[in-house]
Amino acid sequence: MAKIPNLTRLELPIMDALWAGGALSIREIPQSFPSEKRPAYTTVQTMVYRLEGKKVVHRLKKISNAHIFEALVSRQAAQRRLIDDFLARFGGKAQPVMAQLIETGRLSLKDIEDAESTLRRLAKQGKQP
Amino acid sequence: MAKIPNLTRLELPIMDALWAGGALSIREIPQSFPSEKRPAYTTVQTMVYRLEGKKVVHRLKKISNAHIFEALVSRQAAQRRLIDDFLARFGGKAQPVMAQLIETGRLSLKDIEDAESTLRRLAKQGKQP
DNA sequence: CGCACTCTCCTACATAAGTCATAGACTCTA
DNA sequence: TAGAGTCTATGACTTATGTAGGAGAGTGCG
Repeated sequence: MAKIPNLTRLELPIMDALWAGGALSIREIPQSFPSEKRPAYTTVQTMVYRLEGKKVVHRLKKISNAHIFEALVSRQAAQRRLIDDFLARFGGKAQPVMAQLIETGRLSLKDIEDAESTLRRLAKQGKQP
Repeated sequence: MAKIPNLTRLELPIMDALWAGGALSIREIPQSFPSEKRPAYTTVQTMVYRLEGKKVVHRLKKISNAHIFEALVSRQAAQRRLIDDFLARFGGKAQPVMAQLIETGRLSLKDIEDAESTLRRLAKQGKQP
């Protein structure tokens, strides 16, 4: 099974473009960046090549002289990896992170209520392996 | 006002030691690492010096020939910075992170309930600046 | 066909982070 | 005071990431 690496600051928005766009040429990827933060064409190219080396994307086909790249890992899986890694810094516990989110007002009551109902639903389905 | 940098993988446990211990010599810091993952003395030293350069710690005093270092930023503030940065990768929204935490079973119902009561309490106190 | 354009491929460089060894200054005890 | 032991200070190396230029191959229009 593929080991998903932790996507970096720049890799993530590149993958976002691929997740959203399905399969894109290098040229199309930087277009999803806000123009002030848009990296150079070859910068994106380098990152895509490196993502390819990490087996996170691959060349799906070639149109004219341009390669078309496609994501090989799901957004879900990549996000999970990211979150796992992040949580590890807090001893693997979600609680301190939650506490921070609440104290700094980034979680609304509705967010929590939604979370609660989702959790109850999952529990009812016996989703605990 | 001090700009708190994003503490890295190794910097964070070093700061943890200082937060927990109050003020420590270099020698004492690696002791809080599990022995399998304990970095060399000078590795810790380098990191502490760099943290000093970033104004995150400072030399409180000198005991005999050893410097005693102390944290200059609170755990709270450092964690907030870390979380802000992390959330930025998800468009600044906590919701997708919550969803992941729930789906991967890292948030218990109790965690959520605690969060909810905390949030209600804060709301009642009108804690919105 | 030939030229303009696009894309690939390779190379390069800077900074940050993690890793540690070594030399020499300092301290304390016998 | 002299030796043993401890710390500091400094330098060095590696890997990862972000950044991009330039040469040359490939494509398609006029």
